[in-house]
Amino acid sequence: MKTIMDEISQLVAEAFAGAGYDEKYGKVTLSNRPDLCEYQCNGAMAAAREYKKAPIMIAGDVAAALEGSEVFEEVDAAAPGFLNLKVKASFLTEYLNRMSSADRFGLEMPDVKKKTVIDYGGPNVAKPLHVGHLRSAIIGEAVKRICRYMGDEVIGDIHLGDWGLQMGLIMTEVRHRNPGLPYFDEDYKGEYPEEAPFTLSELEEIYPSASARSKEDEAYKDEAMNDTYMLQMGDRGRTALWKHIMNVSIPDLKRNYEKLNVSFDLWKGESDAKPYIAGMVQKMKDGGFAYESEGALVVDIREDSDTKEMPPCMILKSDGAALYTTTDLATIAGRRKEIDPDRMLYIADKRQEMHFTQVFRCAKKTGVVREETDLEFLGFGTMNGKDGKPFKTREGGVMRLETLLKDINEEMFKKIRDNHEVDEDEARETASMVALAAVKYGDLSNQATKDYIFDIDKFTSFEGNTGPYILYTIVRIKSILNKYKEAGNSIDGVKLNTEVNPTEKTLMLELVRFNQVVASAYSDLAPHKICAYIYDTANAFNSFYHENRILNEEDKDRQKGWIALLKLTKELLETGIDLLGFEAPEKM
RNA sequence: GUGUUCGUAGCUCAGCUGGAUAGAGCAACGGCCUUCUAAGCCGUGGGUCGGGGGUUCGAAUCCCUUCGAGCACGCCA
Repeated sequence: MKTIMDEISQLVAEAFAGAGYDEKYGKVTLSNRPDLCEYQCNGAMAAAREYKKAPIMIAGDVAAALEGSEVFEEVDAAAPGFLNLKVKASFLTEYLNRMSSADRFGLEMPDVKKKTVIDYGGPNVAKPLHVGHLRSAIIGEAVKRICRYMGDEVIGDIHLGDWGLQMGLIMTEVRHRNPGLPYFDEDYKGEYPEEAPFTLSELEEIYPSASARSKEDEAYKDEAMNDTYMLQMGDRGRTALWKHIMNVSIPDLKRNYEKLNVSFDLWKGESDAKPYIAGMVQKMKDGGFAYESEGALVVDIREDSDTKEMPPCMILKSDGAALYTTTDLATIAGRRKEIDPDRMLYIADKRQEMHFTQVFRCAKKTGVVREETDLEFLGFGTMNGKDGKPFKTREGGVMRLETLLKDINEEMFKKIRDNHEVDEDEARETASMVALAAVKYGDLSNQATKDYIFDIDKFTSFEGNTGPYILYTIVRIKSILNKYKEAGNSIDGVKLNTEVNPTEKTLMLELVRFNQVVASAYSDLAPHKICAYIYDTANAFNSFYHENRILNEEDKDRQKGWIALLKLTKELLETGIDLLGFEAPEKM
């Protein structure tokens, strides 16, 4: 079904036509003067030029044409030429009844369903997840859910960092610590041990120390680059060691993403692009795209419209090893062969924008993808601390994701225990749900592309425009509906009231916006629009809640109407938070 | 240096396909719990939308300029 704004716009457009004006001026928007009206149309002012007539006259003509409408309760022409509209409650009721009986609340899905690969998460194996991985996971998950809700066939791919220099660094460090391991003995012909030569926590410590040393020790770095190269060339011992790294690291990553309620359809990595690299490089050479520059193999990707220098896209390093552009390009080639998507969407730090511009251009130019395949990059900003600088722990280190979530969980648990007497296990479970909502909503309510301040104190205070506020609202509604049912009433088949009070109507005016908001969050890839919407809706509900004693209402028909309103509010809020990637508990 | 993103209340952020008196939350202050969860509701104070020009009947929003900040600019990812 059409959005409420389209339905109203159509009526106003018809009125413009009926009064002798072009109907294109009939576009209606949400009022920015709620004290005067609910919806407004500014078309008369735009039309004034074409018809050489005072805008207020045009607005007056249109208002007259809308006289006696079934939909509008009040139509005013206001100086200099605004058309102020108030709708009848019966119109809202009718629209909401249609919404509640339709699939996905009557959301109109795009005609073409896009097969979409979303590339997000992007953790490196052998390194614990830290807060820097949070945004990609949270935003990616929300975007994935929104696209899926809009009908697209969506495949989420974690795209592990498992093939670059970091792997070589780990191997070098492992060898230095334990030179006797068979993995580095070229004469070793036997089977390699099944057990990894390190534990998870050892692995997590190996990479940082290797990385630090490589920055000071030139010879060490060369070794690491050689190990990387050997691995990429398929060296038997290093491949075996690589498998150990993967086996130790991946279960831990899975556990951590699960805690975030983030899931991937594909657990592919850079290494999975390996089979596509040689063929792709050869094709680029044969096609005359790739040439040697300063020892490396590059492809020019300059375009005439460029306003700045565009460095060429590097395909192979001078030592012949792959680098991140190589694996990203080969991954695209692999996806084309295995999935053949219409769209590939990358969710990564905005500092990588240049890299993706290069990769996308190169992929198009050299025919790695079809010309019509959408390649899009959604870059997100940095998570900063309260001081406005990149987020660090109090000690100045990188905070592990696990630590962060544990701290917030703990804070939350205390709060629940202070508020009610509850079973400890239940409180723990509720705490983790609320903590997750706090973190996710705190991130998603900001525009993805901007940097934002990650303020732990703010997240643990849970007041105002926060995830917990949204959950609290939902829990309230659930509680009322449960009490209503416990009293022996049914909540099925209830219909909304056609006679409404002010807070009831305000809430309805929010509910009808749902479809439009979701569609716009989808086309703009902007989860924060859903946050803003559910916040407005929660506000409208809480005002309604404080004005009306629902369970004590004497007029049972009216009460039923309210129950219907609560039901729909709850469904829309729950759908909203589901799109954002979290859920509400029964109690809190 | 080149390019790019951004600058809105004390703080954190919305609003930006141009519209009326620029909105929230936090913080401050004042009310509301014998009644459906006070993680809530209602109210008060707080802004020349970085500065300056321009386009327009109308600019936080579009254009130019200037100041300030972040980020990116070939062999890390």
